[in-house]
Amino acid sequence: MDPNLTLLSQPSQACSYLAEPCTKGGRSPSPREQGRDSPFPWSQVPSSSLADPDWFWDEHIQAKRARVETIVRGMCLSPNPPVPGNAPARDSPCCPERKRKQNLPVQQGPPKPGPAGDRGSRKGGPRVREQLHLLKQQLKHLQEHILQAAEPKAAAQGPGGSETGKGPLSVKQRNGSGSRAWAVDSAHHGSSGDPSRVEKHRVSEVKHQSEEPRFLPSGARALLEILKKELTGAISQAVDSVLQKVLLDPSGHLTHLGRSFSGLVPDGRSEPSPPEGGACKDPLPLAALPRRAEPQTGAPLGNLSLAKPLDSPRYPVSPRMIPKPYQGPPANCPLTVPAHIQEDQILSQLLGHGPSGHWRGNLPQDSSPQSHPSSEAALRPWGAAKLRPLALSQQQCPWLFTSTCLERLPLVPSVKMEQGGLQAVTDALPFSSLHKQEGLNPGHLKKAKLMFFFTRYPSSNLLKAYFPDVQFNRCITSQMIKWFSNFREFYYIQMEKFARQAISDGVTNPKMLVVLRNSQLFRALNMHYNKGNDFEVPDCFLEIASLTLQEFFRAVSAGKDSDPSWKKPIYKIISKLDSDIPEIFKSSSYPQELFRN
DNA sequence: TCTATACCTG
DNA sequence: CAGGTATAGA
Repeated sequence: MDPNLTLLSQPSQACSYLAEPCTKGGRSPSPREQGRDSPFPWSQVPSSSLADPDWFWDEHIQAKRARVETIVRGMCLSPNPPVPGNAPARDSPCCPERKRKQNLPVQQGPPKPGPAGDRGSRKGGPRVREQLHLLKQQLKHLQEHILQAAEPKAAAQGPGGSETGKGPLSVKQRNGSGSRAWAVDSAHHGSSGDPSRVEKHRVSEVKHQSEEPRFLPSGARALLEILKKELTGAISQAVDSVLQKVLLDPSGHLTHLGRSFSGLVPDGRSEPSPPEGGACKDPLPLAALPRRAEPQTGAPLGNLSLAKPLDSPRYPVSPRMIPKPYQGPPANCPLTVPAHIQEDQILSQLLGHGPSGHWRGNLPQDSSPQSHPSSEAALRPWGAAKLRPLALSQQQCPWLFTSTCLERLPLVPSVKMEQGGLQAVTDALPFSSLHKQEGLNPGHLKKAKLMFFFTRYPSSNLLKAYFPDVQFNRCITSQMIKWFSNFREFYYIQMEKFARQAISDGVTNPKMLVVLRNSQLFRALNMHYNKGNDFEVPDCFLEIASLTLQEFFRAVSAGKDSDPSWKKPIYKIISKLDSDIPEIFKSSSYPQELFRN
């Protein structure tokens, strides 16, 4: 019966959505991969070198020079030439099994280039000095390189360079990282200039740092350290910037997420917040008000669109202020948020701020954007709460409204009323300029339902008379006619149902069938047309209901229901029993006074 | 034929 | 509650 129940079953899919980036972030495979490739090349060199005696030195002195020259030459030609040649040889020889083991899982085509010195690695001994020499040379070139490539900043980086200054740069860093990456790489074990690779090696370097110092001059060591740090910074910067880009692009909520992650997103542009854009489209100036309140909550609008289901719990909303329907709308709005949904969400925001709780009374109007031929679209998401007029709130939660009677707002369908401040706007606007809106809103529906207590077969003219704020056209008229048709349908179904029940219960005298206010039938009807029980059902309706019930009872008792059109006579009778509708219903506003009587 | 409404369905 | 269909009356 209660359409709202369906709203409760909305799962929040935002969770998974949000979770995705998290997994991505945590996925970083680097740690393992890093440990895989690098260890060998490095551990291998020193160990073998130490084992070998010096006599090797003379023999290889020439070769060493030649190699150094080659390397230096290569360095001048390209960013990462010298090493690659050596690397492969290094890796392969030593413990192929281990290598395979570790590489198997990842196993990328090109074997990780190891440090320099293929055949040399086997011989060992002289390689140590040779390498030292090599490194010196490379470092020198590196310095030059950096000085040239890294512009002003490079100067500082040089020999005692500071690895500071990470913050500001993006372009600079890029250049710097490029050259630095190459530098470090070549210095140790060489590889392509690919930053990611460098990153891998970097970790491995740290592992073997304890060994390095023994073979490197202090100056070189310092430089290495600097380079490492710079590289680290540069890489992390690059990663961050890429991440940032990726996270920024899709949409606002992702941005938000990214920010919480890295904390690097500049505040200035970090808040594209699509929902705002949507809200801006809202023709009603009133929409601006709720938005202004956002910052105060500390809940960016960006959250609303996507993460509402998740975030809402965090909002300090007092229990009484949490309307059921809330659980519905949020789940609907991943990225593209329909206008009316956004409004709902904006309203939801207000819950946290609202001075009193008057929004409840206003909701019926608020929720429906003006031109909604099928007001249901706007209606449904709101469910019961939206249809719950002030009177109900008073009855059920009297403590909510200390000054309700004074504050009762005219339910002007065309006006979106938010908090008190908006009421002023509402009041200031002459009704004439706002009414005659095209489309029916929940308030209209509610009113129609109440009117049903007086008239079951309203003419279009009657409807026009009682809905002065509606710009009637063929569509609107038929829609409203359809409403009453649906009302009747439900009404007659109930009548037939209870008439049959009475018969089965052994009732013989139709006069015994009277619809009382405490009867089951009445409750059913009241629930349907007067949900919330904020309107006192007129006695005349009870009489009509009783009569209808009796007619159904007689017809069914007489077995007339075998006739396909057996209900028609009943309809005819009932159609003549429409009562006059109180004048108050003609008020375009939704007179709260109605509910008092 | 057109309109209004009942009936059925989603 | 709305959309579609069937049907009765004008």
